[in-house]
Amino acid sequence: MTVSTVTGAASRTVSAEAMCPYRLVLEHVTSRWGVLVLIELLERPHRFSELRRAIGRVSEKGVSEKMLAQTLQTLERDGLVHRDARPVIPPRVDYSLTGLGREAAEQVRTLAEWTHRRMPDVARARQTYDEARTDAVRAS
Amino acid sequence: MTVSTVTGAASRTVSAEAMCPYRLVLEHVTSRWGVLVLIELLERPHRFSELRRAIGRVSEKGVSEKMLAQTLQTLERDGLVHRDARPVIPPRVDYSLTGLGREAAEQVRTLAEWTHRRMPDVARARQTYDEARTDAVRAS
DNA sequence: CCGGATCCGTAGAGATACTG
DNA sequence: CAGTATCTCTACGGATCCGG
Repeated sequence: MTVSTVTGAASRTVSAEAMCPYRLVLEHVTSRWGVLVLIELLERPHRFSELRRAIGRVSEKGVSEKMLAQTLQTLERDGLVHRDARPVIPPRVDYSLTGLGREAAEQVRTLAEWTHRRMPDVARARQTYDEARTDAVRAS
Repeated sequence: MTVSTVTGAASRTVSAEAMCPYRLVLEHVTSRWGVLVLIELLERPHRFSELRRAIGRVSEKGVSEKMLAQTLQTLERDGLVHRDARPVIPPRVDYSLTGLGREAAEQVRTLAEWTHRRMPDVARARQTYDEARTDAVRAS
């Protein structure tokens, strides 16, 4: 077995984690799919495919199975997500937040809500920026 | 001129932004270098190279000039960062947070501090996870 | 059938070298 | 010093396979 991502990280980070441990966790939490997974799990526990669909609902062209699995593994390893694999057929795996994960998820959700709330301001800023940029090009 | 990143994004996002605008802003804010830039600028305004050095101090193997420029342009376009380019020789450009940027940066910093604080818990969780994983392999 | 693991192709992140 | 052009390489998605 190779487990390029999770275990691979475990061995590579023998040096990488040593230099700046918390930055990596921060990157996991703020990663593209990590953010969405945490927010979604804050609502309620989800099964794998449930999570995939839920994220696809928000992210338009949702997460691939591969990336979802990878993200979940990383978050599980960091102790933010709990994985409950029931040995039944068809297999059923439930994901939920740990106490630690809930703390992180709440912060992330707060940030997401802020972003959503401030969106109009951002849109205005962009328009101004783009117009200035366009004028500059026209002037040349 | 192409301006592959900033202006390129402006045209590509005619469709991309239309589907889910705020997710993109969230990604800018939580992006690898975006996080560090915001936190660093929360301290005080920085010049380009100052910023680069400051981030290199935290991130071990810091940000490349290209990525820093790109990140700053994105954040400027979103109205989070203010760019003050003084027409002198040698060129001097100061970056600072806007009001909007300060709000975002404070949230990001809070999250970063939380991560730092909870690092021991994460480390323990990882150890448990890795050991379980190792045992599973040994059993096979 | 579901939850992944693996292999491979591509686009975008990233470093390096160059310019004003 | 600040920023761009060019090249490299990794992260991500898609298809396929597998074990339960």
